Amino acid sequence: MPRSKRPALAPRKQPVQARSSELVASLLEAAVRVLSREGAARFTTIRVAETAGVSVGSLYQYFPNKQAILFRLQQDEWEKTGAAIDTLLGDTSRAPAERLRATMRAFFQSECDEAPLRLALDAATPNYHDAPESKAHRRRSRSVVRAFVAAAAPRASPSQRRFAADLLFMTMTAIGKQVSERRPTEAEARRWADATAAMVTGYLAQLSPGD
Amino acid sequence: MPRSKRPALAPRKQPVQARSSELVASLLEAAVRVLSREGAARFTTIRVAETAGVSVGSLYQYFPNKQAILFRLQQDEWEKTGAAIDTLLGDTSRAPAERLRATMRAFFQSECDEAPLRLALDAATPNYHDAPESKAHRRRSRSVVRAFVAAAAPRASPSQRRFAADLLFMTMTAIGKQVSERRPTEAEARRWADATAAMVTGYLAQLSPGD
DNA sequence: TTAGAATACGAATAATCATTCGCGTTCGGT
DNA sequence: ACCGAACGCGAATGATTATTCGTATTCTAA
Repeated sequence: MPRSKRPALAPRKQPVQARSSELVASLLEAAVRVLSREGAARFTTIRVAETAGVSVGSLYQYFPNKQAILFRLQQDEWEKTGAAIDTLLGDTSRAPAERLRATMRAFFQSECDEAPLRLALDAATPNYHDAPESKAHRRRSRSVVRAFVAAAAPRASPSQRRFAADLLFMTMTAIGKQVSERRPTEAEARRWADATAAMVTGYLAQLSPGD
Repeated sequence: MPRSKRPALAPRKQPVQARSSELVASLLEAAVRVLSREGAARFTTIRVAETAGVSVGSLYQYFPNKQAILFRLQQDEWEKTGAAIDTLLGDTSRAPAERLRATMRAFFQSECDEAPLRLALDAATPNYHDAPESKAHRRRSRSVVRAFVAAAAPRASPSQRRFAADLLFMTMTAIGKQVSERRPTEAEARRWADATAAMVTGYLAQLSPGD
């Protein structure tokens, strides 16, 4: 049974004065620290407020509930990966295979750098897969990914390319997450990234006209 | 800071009489039901006991704590996927590409059939990646996967093959999980499985002597 | 300077949970 | 039939948590 109404995630009140903007900023910073250092289970409104050097009451002035803090953090992560895809995968001055490899490397590296945060965020957040913000995030990257697939597999049908674009995105995020759970060294992460890029490149190379 | 001692996961007491064996069985069945229907957040010892038609006290006779129930469920899942890999990927009477496709299809299908359970289990359990039981599970499948890679990429070096075996396992589990989160139809799941198999097959085909 | 808006506070509230323990019941062997 | 062990029970305990709200403090504009 899905919840009939999704709980409020929008800020309760907008910071007006400078001190409250700083308060919100330090709250978010503290939330990241608590999540990475203590994990999802110990992510508590009081702990976040204490870490920020602020009282719980102040926290609730600007966030309607605990979920809203997590959601905000998740949005920031989406923003980051979206930007990386735009600049690396969309860099048409380089050959497709090279672009894909660079994107995978950057994505896996960033995933591993922030592994504690991202893992805890995954554990703490419900499935935001259907949230409009999540869809918007995927939509944003879609055009870049599709343009990339068109360049890498020009002979494939549009339908094949649409699917391949989804597959590329899914493969990157899925394997990236799994790799980060292993806490690999930088060199290992690069090896996984290169192998993942090779798999996708191999798949794209197989595509030919016909559905 | 990692926990210095990992909490007890072994049963507190072994069922001796028939009635207590049935009690444990109905407790596990109830745990699956609660996890799939209510989700990880509402997975509660009292709810599990109630669903099993049993008191909390009885639950604690056979499980030292809540985690132990989840761990037991996780082990059952590991057992299932291990068996599937053995029979499908290890079936040397069929061509490698076909074997891989069959394995992916079965894995993705089962992942999607039990999606609520597996997702909730993921959300509820800590990272058992370093638990000896988890390592044993991977070790068990390793030989079959390596034999498969040897058959599919005979010209690759042993080192390449070891890595490729890890990559195959990781790709299957990572993408399988991500696909199941989308709650796809059976046909969609099959399409993702085939595409994933094609990616891996393409990667294996690229392997040649040299590191 | 000052009123009132904005901000900050944190003890109090209400709810939920994991786990325990003392007691009554049932079983299996003799 | 009988006894000790195994089993089953569930109210009570102790701890943690999200969220509220009445009050105190600080800012800003006039």
